[in-house]
Amino acid sequence: MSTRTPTSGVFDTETRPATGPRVRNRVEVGDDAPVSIPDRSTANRSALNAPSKSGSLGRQVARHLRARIMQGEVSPGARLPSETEIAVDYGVSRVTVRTAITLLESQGLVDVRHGSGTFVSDFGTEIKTGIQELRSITETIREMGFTPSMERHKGETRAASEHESKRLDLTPGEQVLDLQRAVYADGEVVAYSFDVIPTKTLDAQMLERMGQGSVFEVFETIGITPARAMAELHAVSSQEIAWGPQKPEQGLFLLLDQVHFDKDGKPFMYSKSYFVEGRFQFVILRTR
Amino acid sequence: MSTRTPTSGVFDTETRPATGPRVRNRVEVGDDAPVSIPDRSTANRSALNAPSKSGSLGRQVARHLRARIMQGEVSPGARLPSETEIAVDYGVSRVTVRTAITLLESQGLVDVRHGSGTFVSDFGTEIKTGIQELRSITETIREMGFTPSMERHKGETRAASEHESKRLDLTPGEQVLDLQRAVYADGEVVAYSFDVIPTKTLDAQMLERMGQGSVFEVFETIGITPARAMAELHAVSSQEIAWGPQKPEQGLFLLLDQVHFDKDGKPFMYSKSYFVEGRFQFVILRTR
DNA sequence: ATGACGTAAGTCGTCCTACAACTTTGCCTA
DNA sequence: TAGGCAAAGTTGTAGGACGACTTACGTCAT
Repeated sequence: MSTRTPTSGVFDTETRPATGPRVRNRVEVGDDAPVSIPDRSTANRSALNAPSKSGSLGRQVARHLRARIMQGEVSPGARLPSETEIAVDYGVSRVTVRTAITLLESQGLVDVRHGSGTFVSDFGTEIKTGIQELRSITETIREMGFTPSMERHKGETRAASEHESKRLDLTPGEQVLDLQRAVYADGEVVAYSFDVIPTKTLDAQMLERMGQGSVFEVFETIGITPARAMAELHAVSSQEIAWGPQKPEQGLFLLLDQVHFDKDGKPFMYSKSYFVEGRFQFVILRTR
Repeated sequence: MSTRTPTSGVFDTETRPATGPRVRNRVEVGDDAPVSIPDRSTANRSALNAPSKSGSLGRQVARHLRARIMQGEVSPGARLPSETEIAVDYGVSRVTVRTAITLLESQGLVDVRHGSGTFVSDFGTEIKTGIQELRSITETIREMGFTPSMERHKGETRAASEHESKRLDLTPGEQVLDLQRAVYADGEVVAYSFDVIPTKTLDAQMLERMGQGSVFEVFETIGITPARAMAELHAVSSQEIAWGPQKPEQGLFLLLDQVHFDKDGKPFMYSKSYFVEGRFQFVILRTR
């Protein structure tokens, strides 16, 4: 469609002074072309297209900025360009940039200081494992630099238990797909995943595909987009959970017990993920 | 100072239609006083003073709205007044209200729908236990409707361990206050707290007060405001942690291993909080 | 009577302009 | 040399305007 500008070297913060006045007492000199639009204007406008077209413009900008920061385009502690500069850069209004930055700030990724600028948080970038953002386990593992894989242990259809019916808002006795899988990172077991999915909206072909790759990808194809998950955390010590040759001896797990909802607030999956203690680092950035 | 308006009954969403036009085909009739400012204008303006005066105006409004929602002033699923109405109500601009609502949305408390309105999230109010927001344990317990109390088990000064020095960015061998306490909710033990605080910036009197009430309150008095915490989650099974008559038999805990930072990014406390599994519910709202 | 359609009002999303509040730099002065 | 002051840059707030989307409701054809 349009030329996709590579995202390297657009933040040129490193070469500029951190803040303060630029010239001051050599005003009349024409070393700084006055009113004309800078050369690189709207450089990133075209970048807001491919997978980031969903959501409001502010969210799109936030996602794009987030990716660039994660990618290390601005080092932690360094200052971002001013809101005005970013606005010009993306071809949007400053208001839009502000909503984007507010989002990033609430995620703890950046640090806004009145009168001074917006800075990349010192931690921020290292929280790729953060829980509060909704991602699939495989996605998270991949972002951590490992190669994810899965092994299906069980995949059968059965009636939902009472507990599951309540969580998934089902009529009692409704059919669900019971999926039990081991999750690997670079060949080492990191979690045991128990997913329960109502079969009501699924055909036979879907059921088969659920067992293979990422469950979420299958959901995407039928128009179900995960929007939220309500998760509970528990410590569990049990020998009944794991299986296989890599079964951990001590039987100690961190349980993420969660119900997934789509954008309309309808629950579509209930899953219990038992993370083997010590093999998966959960990090939370808590803010006020 | 100024009269503090009680916060009851300001959201009158229940008595209005959920959305859509109000009158439509009886336009000329004067049943809706046209341009004059509504009677209850700036009703909540004065409410933005007491403990919520810190931070930007947008954050103050966000805090106040949050409190009102938590308090049940709007039931889950119900619509909030329009941004314009809230702006008039608080006597601030719509921009400010929007930043406030953006914050609440990022916390999962409300749900903004373009063209329709802002709605209180269905979960929302029950996430009083959320981890991502930084609060003291006692504060959280109080918000859950229980009465918190603490019992000091140990409180002595010693040299920091290597691990602690690294976390707190100290010079090796520096003195720290080692605080070990049991946390109660309505007389039942819910957690065992191990806090390590550098004594460098504290005098003897402070040290004594640290043992009593909330550690954070003492920090506030010396100008240290907690801004962030970097937390790790672990499942722990051990008999070495708890003490006293209520010591849990199974010895299973959820460990929140965290370093606290002030607004300048300086670490000022390292704490390990062992929550007795089953007695404290951790809820996380995960969003995209 | 019933259903499809269009329309208008309400609401959030974005833009523009302007100014206030705050921070930092660097010069000027005592 | 130390201190203060002014200017420029940056984020925070305000007000007005319009676009985009959603919903209720009246209208019209069936």
